[in-house]
Amino acid sequence: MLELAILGLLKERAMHGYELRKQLGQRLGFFWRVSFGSIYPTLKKLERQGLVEKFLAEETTPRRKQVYRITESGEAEFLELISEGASTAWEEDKFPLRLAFFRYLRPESRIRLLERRRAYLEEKLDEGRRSMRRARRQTDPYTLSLMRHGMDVTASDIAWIDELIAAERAALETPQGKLDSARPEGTPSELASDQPPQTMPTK
Amino acid sequence: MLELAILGLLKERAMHGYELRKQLGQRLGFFWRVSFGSIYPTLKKLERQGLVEKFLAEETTPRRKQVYRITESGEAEFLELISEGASTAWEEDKFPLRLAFFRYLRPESRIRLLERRRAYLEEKLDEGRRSMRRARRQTDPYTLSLMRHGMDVTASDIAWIDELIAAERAALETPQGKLDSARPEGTPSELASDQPPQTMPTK
DNA sequence: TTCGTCATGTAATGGGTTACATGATTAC
DNA sequence: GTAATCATGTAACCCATTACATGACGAA
Repeated sequence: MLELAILGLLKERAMHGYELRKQLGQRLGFFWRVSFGSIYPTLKKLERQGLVEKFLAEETTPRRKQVYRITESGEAEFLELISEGASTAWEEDKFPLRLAFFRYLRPESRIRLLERRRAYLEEKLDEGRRSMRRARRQTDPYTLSLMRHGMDVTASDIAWIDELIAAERAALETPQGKLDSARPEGTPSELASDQPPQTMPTK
Repeated sequence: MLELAILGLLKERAMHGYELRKQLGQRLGFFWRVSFGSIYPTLKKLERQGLVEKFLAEETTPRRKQVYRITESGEAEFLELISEGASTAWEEDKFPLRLAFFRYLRPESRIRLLERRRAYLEEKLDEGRRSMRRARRQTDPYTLSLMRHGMDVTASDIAWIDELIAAERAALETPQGKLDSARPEGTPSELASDQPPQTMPTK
């Protein structure tokens, strides 16, 4: 998880550990918070694996900063992690991280991931419905309320995913979308740079 | 976390490990799934600490089941865990577990916990708003959509908590509610047994 | 008799956290 | 000069997971 996040950030530009954490806090802090105690060991691990490397910009680095940049095998690993990863990784917390780096994927891959996520949520919702029917009477009202709210949230997650899928499909129809699909995976989409496209759900 | 769950289930009745996991799956499976690899070691740890003890009902136990029941210090620990716990435990995943055992708390304690949770969510939402204002322009549309949706979900969490608080306050006004407040903490409320009270939000 | 499920357990591993230690640089 | 924040790192721990091993029992 942290590995994906670090590789994703380093794709943008070289950074040192402290800055990585700051960026992570700013972008994903709403969902996830990492501590320094994780960031430095992970960075070293990635370096041992050859996925990142030290990159000391002599003029930009007045202090003893350890600036890292992503390597080519790091780029490959990033794509592997975001699109496949551990097969069990479709649950909850890991998805936001993937989405945060969606701009590096081709629309087709995005749609594939979104639909996989959707299927997971739908299954979860179904399981909830089943256990509601089963438990209704002998369950206390707090647990029931909890389950109902959980299901509401999941339903709204699904609706949101549907909007994202629709936006991707719409983008595929436009000339830009077709160009976008032609670009190699791993390079950012123009759609995803500065101005959000009109088709992206604002809610 | 698992400790609270096990103690909470054992408050209801004595159970063995396998059954504990089944119950957990049925009641909280929507939010949380535990594996056997966690349950048995935790059970042994709780036994070492004297919070649970073996209870072999000679007739009801044909096999080599290890049936455990909660002890008095286990009951005390349960109350400690659910109402205070690690001070940092107000985040996300731990709250549903607390709520699942709310029937063992007095209305005043419930309200206290709900308001603490509410404050946490409100703060989180505020942080989200701040980072939205800060980041708007230089953030890609996927991350923005993620943040918006996350904030929507948090807002709906708050609304739900508000309903629960209102229901508790309403219950405090009724004669039953006053009786309820008089009972010692740790015994189940009649409100919370079989029939949900009219005041519990159904949504 | 074989399959599913009940039932208990351990070892290795994962993926982080907290707490601590250290020190440089910047802003007031 | 002193406080904040920038910057890196390590050791100990936490709370779970996966994978594996073992075996009893009931139903087809």
